[in-house]
Amino acid sequence: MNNTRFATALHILSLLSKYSTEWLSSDWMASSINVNPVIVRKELGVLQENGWVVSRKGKEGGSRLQVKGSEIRLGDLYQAIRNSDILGKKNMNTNPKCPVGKEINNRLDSLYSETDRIVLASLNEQTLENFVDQF
Amino acid sequence: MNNTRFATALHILSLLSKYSTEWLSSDWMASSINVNPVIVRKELGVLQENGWVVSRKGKEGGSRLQVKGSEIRLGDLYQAIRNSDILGKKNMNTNPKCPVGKEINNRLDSLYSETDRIVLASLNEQTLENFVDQF
DNA sequence: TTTTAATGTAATAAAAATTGTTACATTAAA
DNA sequence: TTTAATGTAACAATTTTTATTACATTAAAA
Repeated sequence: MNNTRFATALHILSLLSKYSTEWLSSDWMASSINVNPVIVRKELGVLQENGWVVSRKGKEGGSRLQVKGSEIRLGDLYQAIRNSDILGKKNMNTNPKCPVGKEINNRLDSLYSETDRIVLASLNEQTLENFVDQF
Repeated sequence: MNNTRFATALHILSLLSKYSTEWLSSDWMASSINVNPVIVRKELGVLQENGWVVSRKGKEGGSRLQVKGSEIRLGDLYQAIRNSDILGKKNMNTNPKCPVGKEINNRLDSLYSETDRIVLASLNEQTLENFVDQF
């Protein structure tokens, strides 16, 4: 994760949680995050796919939470947003003629997936509600 | 970490561990990893700074481990190699006029550092020796 | 019915991060 | 003296990330 997607998604969810009675526009959320509105709409798409958010088009449109903050676990959010393993990428094309090159990716696989597992478990101890309560 | 640095560094260390009686050249290691030799030499620089590896110049030069594999903890390796938080980057310049924009980075700080702490602790349960023994 | 203001999304551009390459000074063994 | 290694700077290429533009679609309000 050398990107801002988790921070952006959690920012969006925090806004929706704090102003849960209103339909918030992507432009308005974008100005709180200070990021392009299209980025917000793309991230909202992911949040919708996971059933956390609902959006509606047209005048007076916008987005709001579909479920309670206590039902959105931060590990699930991370899972939805991530695009690489925590420990990074592996070198593909390592040399199969070398005993280490031949086997290392198998060994890295278990190390990488165990690390991912631990992070997800840790994040899942917190929900959006917990997070927003800290404000 | 959307890069291959951890995988590359651990590959290098695994080679040095497996062939611990020899001085391995960066060219040779590069051909096992299938990566440019200059990348290997740069990463070796980091490993040297941490006292794990020693290199020598000149004909018959190369690199080898400076300490036993059991003394190199994978969390320390990750710490030496990483260049961003596990959960990614934060949005700088969030809007201070918005209560969420104003406070979110403080909240993210603790979530991010706690996640980092957990990963380091988990990785530190393994050493280079443990890792190489799996081969 | 028209105007207004929102989402959704594709296409593209720009910026940032990562990886690769070239070149060469330095070093030390053969 | 030759050979073969590291160290490193400078630069190029590639990949990833973020931003932007454009516009079709939608729906409330005037």
